[in-house]
Amino acid sequence: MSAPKDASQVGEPFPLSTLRHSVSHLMASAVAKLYPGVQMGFGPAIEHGFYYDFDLKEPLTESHLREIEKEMKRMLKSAPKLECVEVSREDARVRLASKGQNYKVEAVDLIPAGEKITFYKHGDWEDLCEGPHIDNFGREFHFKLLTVAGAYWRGDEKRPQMQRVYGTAFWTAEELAAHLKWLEDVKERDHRRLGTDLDLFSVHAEAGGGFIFWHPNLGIVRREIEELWWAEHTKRGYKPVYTPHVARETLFQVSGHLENYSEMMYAPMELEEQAYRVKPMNCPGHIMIYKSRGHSYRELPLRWAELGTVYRYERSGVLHGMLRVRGFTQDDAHIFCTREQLADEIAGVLDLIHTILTVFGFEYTAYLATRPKEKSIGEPEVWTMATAALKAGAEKRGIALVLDEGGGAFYGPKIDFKIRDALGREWQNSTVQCDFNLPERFDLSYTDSDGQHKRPIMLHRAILGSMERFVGGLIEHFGGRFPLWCAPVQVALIPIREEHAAYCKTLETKLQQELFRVDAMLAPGHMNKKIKEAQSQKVPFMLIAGEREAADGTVAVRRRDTREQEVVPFEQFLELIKRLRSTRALDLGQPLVKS
RNA sequence: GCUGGUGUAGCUCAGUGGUAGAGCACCUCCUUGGUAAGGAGGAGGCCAUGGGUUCAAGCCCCAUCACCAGCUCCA
Repeated sequence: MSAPKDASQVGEPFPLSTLRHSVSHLMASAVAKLYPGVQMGFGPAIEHGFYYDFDLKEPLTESHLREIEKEMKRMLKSAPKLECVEVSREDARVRLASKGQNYKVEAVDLIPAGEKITFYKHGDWEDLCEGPHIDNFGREFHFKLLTVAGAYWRGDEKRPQMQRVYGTAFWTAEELAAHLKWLEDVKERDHRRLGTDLDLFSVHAEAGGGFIFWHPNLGIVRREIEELWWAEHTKRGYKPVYTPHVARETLFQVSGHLENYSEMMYAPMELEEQAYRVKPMNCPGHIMIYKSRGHSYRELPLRWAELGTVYRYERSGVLHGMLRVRGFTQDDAHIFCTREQLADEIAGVLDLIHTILTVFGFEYTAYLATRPKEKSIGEPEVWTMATAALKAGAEKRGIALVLDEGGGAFYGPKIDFKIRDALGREWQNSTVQCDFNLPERFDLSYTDSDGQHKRPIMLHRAILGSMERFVGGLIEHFGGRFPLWCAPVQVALIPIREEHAAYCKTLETKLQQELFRVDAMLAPGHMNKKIKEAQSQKVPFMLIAGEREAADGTVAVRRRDTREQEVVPFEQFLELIKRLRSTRALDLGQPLVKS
């Protein structure tokens, strides 16, 4: 499933974005008519539609949107033409000021000198706008106003806040309907809704916003992911470390977090006249371990991994389910290595990222972020060397890099990964970052073969980012239909009549012996209801057993995604799910019975 | 943090100043059913929290908390 493509033009000479921009003008003219005195902001086309910002005393609600839509449709009856008028800068100011359009007057000043200044008119409405627009509103098209929300004038939180109305438009009714359907699908997959429906997690006002309570069902998913994660790390020579959640404030003074990051940190706790802080990052802890003794070049690289829980203060308005929280567990690791080892280490990390993302069926794009123009630390040749190492590592692993010029951290270059989920949305999770700063601040060293003390380079990296954000995204990616290997319940057992419970019981025991997670639905009640229940809980396999199955040692298999049933020997089913589990298959396998 | 909205049973939601409702889920009993909801009965609410207005507040006012749509922010 992905967002409906905006490709179809139905023979129209204008791109869809042009239509949408024009519809935003139409909306503005309707708002101006309905609410005299309204001041206009900007009203561009955006990825899936358009918006327009209004400064309007009266707060707009859903019912206002319906009225604005009605007015827009009424205006369309006269099929107004859209006309472009070029004016002088001064003329533009006068025209807008005379209508009290103060924001638009300001917008005139934003237009670079020497550029044309144009107004677009339809009916008796005109608006400062560089265009382009469709030629007239007599063409067939379809639109809908969707939501209203606050937005700062020119995106600046120190400036006045306006009301932003979002809408979308398409050339055909079918495309509009498909888009609205897609929005519904997105809603259906919302991890917050599925979190309740599938009993996955909760947040509590009593506990405070931004703190996730993982229920047993999601605990299983997480533990399965963690087992995969540790297995892949162990294969690559990572060692587990565990570090405290609270440390003396002085540690974060040395690390520089207090200086650069304090508004994200929880306030200090005073104990015996010492200030302590909850950690916002794991790196200082790993550095303490490194510094606990001297190191030889023979030991490097050191690869230390920790599923480390950190706490960061996020402003209340930005919290969002599991995706933006105040306490989360990073799948963190730090690699301490020499300059010479850097390229190989990066290649190893990229391989690990590729391996793990692929298990979940994610495709990704990798961005190479280089030295920022402004604030940054470190010698130019170190930056050049590290950036080359990132490139070399990617090349070695066959990963194409998109250049993000100047997008690096102040302490070193990095590669960020954006994954694309089943809905076509992008998420940033994986990252590998070179750090020249912390080794310096903590005066890290190793003894080289020549007996000299040298500074190691530190690599920070995360594959999943945080368990919360990754799993939250994963719920939406799978729409709650987890692959067998990490599904909370893998097999539902449904007896046709109560007297078949004994047979189901023996199947349950066998499956549990093989470490499968089974829900034996043996309570009194009708079979059909249990099927519906298992289906709505998105259990991958249902085994339905009655007289015939009990007599033959078979099971009637029903998969989550189909209504078809296949009767096969239990052992054959067991083979299937063992294979699906051991390969961490994304699907539920081929039919068992050849038709 | 800002603007607007929302907060009533586990869930989805009715309820515009006068004795708290529905559907689903849950419990009990009946039903023995071959691939998506069998029937009947029952239980379940400090109407987010704290103040206020009123003879009377789920409903009106104020504050707080949380959530929702965005904005801003996000090493």
